[in-house]
Amino acid sequence: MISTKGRYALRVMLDLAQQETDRFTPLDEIAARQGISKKYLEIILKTLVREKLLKGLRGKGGGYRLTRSPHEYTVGEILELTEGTLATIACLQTGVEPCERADSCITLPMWKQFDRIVHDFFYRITLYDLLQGNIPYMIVDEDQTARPTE
Amino acid sequence: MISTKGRYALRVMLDLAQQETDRFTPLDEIAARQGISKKYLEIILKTLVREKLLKGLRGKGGGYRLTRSPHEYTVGEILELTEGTLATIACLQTGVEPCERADSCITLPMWKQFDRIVHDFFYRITLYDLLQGNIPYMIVDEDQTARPTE
DNA sequence: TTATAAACCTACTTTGTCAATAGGTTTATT
DNA sequence: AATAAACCTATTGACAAAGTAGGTTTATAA
Repeated sequence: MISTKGRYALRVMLDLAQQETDRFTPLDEIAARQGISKKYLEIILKTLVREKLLKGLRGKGGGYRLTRSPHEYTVGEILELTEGTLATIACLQTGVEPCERADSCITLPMWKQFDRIVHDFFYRITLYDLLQGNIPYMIVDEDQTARPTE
Repeated sequence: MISTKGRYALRVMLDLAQQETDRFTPLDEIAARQGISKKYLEIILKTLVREKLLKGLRGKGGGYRLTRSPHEYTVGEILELTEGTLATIACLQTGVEPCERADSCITLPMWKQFDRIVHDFFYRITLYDLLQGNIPYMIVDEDQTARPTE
């Protein structure tokens, strides 16, 4: 379950991607446009600035802007940063000591596989893709044949 | 993020799938074998019984057993039942009034697509598959060609 | 028929996170 | 010097996840 944090972060990044690249857009403006609480957004943007996905400029005329061009951001990194992790299962989180049942765990391979699918999906989509409405995904047909769409 | 409820439910179902089919297995036994709090499991099993995925028998010599054979259960239905939903995004939950930004939401198609992938993944795996260590998944090659494994 | 083993039921607790709010401090511009 | 902005620290309310506690009903077996 992806929380508002990650979803809002994405929307802000997309919002900024649609602004003039050299201009700093104030938080007030983004919050108003996106209909999100200004104070809450502040918390989210702090993370994005700290991790250098955004540049913040203080003072009058200040605001936020992207530090790269839209095709250089993946949805995956944005979500992972703001959500803390993309891992769907506690035992697959990085830095967690391995479950002692891991060896005999009959479900673990499935969770690992799922995790990989999730990761691949989001890391293959860039902000630019979203702006273009171009989502690279897979279709699984009735006949169980998977193939990429184009 | 999938919670213990869903994960425990799956483990219990698999545990029962490995017992003799006509025997009723008491909760005590399952809990001990799986290393899960008996009282907590009780809550989870109640749902599974109510939804007819399990049959519960009271009294001495009672316990739980499957109502179908393992290949007739999908991981998806078990998770959806115990987790409440498999939807990863609030606005995609069934019974939720559509977001008013839906029309202009640039991220919605991505979430919808993701939702479908999640759904497909879990509904294509049966308990029998797990017992066999047979997880039907997709590989996405370096060359971006998706194909099913076999 | 009585002891026992089991599911079933209601209620509570603890802990933590999400989402948001409040108010102040620093920095740059005009 | 006034103003507009990011930045910082702390707090709150609501809710859910995870688990606990103790009692009630039902079937089996002695």
